[in-house]
Amino acid sequence: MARRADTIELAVLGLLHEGPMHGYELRKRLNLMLGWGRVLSYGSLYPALKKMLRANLITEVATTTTPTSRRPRIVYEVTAAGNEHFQRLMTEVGPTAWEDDNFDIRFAFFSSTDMEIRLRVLEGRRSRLQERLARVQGELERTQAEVNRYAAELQRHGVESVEREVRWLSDLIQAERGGPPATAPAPSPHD
Amino acid sequence: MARRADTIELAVLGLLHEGPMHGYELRKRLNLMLGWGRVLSYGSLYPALKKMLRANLITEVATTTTPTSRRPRIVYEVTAAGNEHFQRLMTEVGPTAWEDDNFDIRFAFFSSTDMEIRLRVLEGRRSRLQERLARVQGELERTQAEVNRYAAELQRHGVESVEREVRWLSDLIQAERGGPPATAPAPSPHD
DNA sequence: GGCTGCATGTAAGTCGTTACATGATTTA
DNA sequence: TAAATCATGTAACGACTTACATGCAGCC
Repeated sequence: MARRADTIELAVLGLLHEGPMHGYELRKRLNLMLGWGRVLSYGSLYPALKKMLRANLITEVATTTTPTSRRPRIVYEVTAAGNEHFQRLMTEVGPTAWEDDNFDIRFAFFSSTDMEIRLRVLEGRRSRLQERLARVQGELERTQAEVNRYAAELQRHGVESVEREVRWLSDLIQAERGGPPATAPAPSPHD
Repeated sequence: MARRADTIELAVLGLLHEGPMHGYELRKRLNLMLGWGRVLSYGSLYPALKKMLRANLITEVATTTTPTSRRPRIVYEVTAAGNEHFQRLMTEVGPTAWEDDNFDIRFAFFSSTDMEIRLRVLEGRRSRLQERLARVQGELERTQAEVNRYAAELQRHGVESVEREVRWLSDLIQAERGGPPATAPAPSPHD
């Protein structure tokens, strides 16, 4: 579950939702999007595209021939079925949606969903992180305590990072609830 | 390269360096250490331990029989060869050392190395992150710019997180340079 | 005219997880 | 005494990366 391939599928569908694109470009955009670590290899992307073609989620479009005779680049476009599938994937908010990569992709394509879903995903992600935080802090009390200065510092930094992300999510949740249509009243000075 | 198995090996050696332990406990400590995402499965750990046994990096120690008849738990201990190997791994600072997981593990066991190595690792990690930052920001200028509000926000948050980590590393580097042998003069008020 | 980057693919092999199998020990 | 957790393993399946293969297009 939360297989990489599923994430790719969602991401491809989402990107093509914004306009036709060819494989090479998809790869670049994808790497930029979730690139903060691993990079997506051709060996993953092209087979995935082939599979999606077979499943009729996307179709090849006539090569974009700019002025000079361009070499055939295979440009893909979402089909109606593909769009449906994309909507379904975005709507079916399961536990995999809180996973790091999967969350990022979903978030990036939030424009294509409605607020209800956005809130579910944001809140789900947040409670998942808070869970992790609680578990780790509980664990820390029982275990070492001090021992290794560096290990402790790493933990501290890790906890702080997650806490930051929780605050970020909280802000986003408030923004969703409070003011996307109106011009953000923002009565609370701060979190 | 930067295989998961190598990371496990380094981590196991590092943990056992602090005292004997059995597999189940190793797993818990490991998950706590790099646990912020994936968890280490038995299917990875136990075979790794077996392999390290064969390589003579670790040995089984007599079962710790507490008062009541404890069921045999296989407690492991590092051998001399294992310690050597550990030192070699910590000293051989290659590009894999800047990778996320690998960096974390190395950092956690910094106590077992000397300052020179620590600085090399910290600085390597930092320049790696700065590279990423530069590449992404360059990419961003050329691409979209605005387009998708949510995607942009995700990028912003990502960049900010990495910048934070760079600052963290810079502080650590300064601390290493400034005062570990002496009794921390700490002229900077600050955290 | 050669090198770098664009562009698309495939095959094999590795690596690791998932699921299964087993049983002891503590706690409710 | 049933459930949860401790504890140790293994085998098979499948995903993903690596390396290979190929050629166009633009730049120096």
